[in-house]
Amino acid sequence: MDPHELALERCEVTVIHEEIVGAVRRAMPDDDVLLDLADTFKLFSDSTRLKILYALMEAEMCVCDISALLGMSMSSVSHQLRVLKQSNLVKYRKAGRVIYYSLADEHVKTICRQGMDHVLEDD
Amino acid sequence: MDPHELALERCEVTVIHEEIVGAVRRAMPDDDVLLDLADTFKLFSDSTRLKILYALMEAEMCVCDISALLGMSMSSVSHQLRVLKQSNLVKYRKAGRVIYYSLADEHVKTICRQGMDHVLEDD
DNA sequence: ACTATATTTGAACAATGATTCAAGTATTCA
DNA sequence: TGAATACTTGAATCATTGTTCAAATATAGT
Repeated sequence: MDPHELALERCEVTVIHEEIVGAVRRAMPDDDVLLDLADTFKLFSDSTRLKILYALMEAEMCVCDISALLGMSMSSVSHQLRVLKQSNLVKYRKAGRVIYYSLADEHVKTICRQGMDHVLEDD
Repeated sequence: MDPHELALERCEVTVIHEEIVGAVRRAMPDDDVLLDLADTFKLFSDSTRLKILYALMEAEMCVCDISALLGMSMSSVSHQLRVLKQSNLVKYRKAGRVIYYSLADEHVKTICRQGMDHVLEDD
């Protein structure tokens, strides 16, 4: 089997710079880490979730107030809060039938600020 | 028209804490800014794009080598490079028929590092 | 117990988006 | 000029995902 046929078996992918590809491959983070990282950024990639997070930076709020603030149904807000809750970005506290949500830690602010720096960049 | 009917017309949204909602609304960034921010995070929310960005942190690479590195078709890599190019996250340089891509600036690293901090957190 | 309110939940729906496939450029080399 | 290579592009496809709608919980007040 000649090298050309081997290349064909490899989905026709040809490598031009062997050494660079090898070096980069060794330096790359593991696949599962990058998948987790992608999932983390995915949490911040929806404007509804971002609005909720920015609101909670100001004060703890109940679902009712958040939905009034955003002009959205309580259902959709609740769905997104569930996502944020499952990812440990927000926490909650029950007071009677009202549930108050708040940011779980300072990490949210740090990540948002970093992205905001890029958005507000004038170039 | 009584207040209850008015509430119904407003999609049945009721506000529990008027003042808080008002204060938070005044502190919130504009909607279009948050939309831009969401779009920015969306760029980092796909593992293929993240892999490409992490690869380019190590070295400038051609499409061919990137697709070999990731084990993906050149077409899909090219599609994602177009997205990253349009968002000014990567730049390119032509050398004959080979096109070398590289990071546009340091911002990519900063944003990735911030997200990575959150992923690698042990809790 | 009954009603009203605050929130959650699951299924259905529509929109978005990543990958594939099959062309199409563009550039080099012979 | 013609063939080979590096890459791009557009349409089709399939999966993912945000919102809506209707119904279900849960708690409080009467």
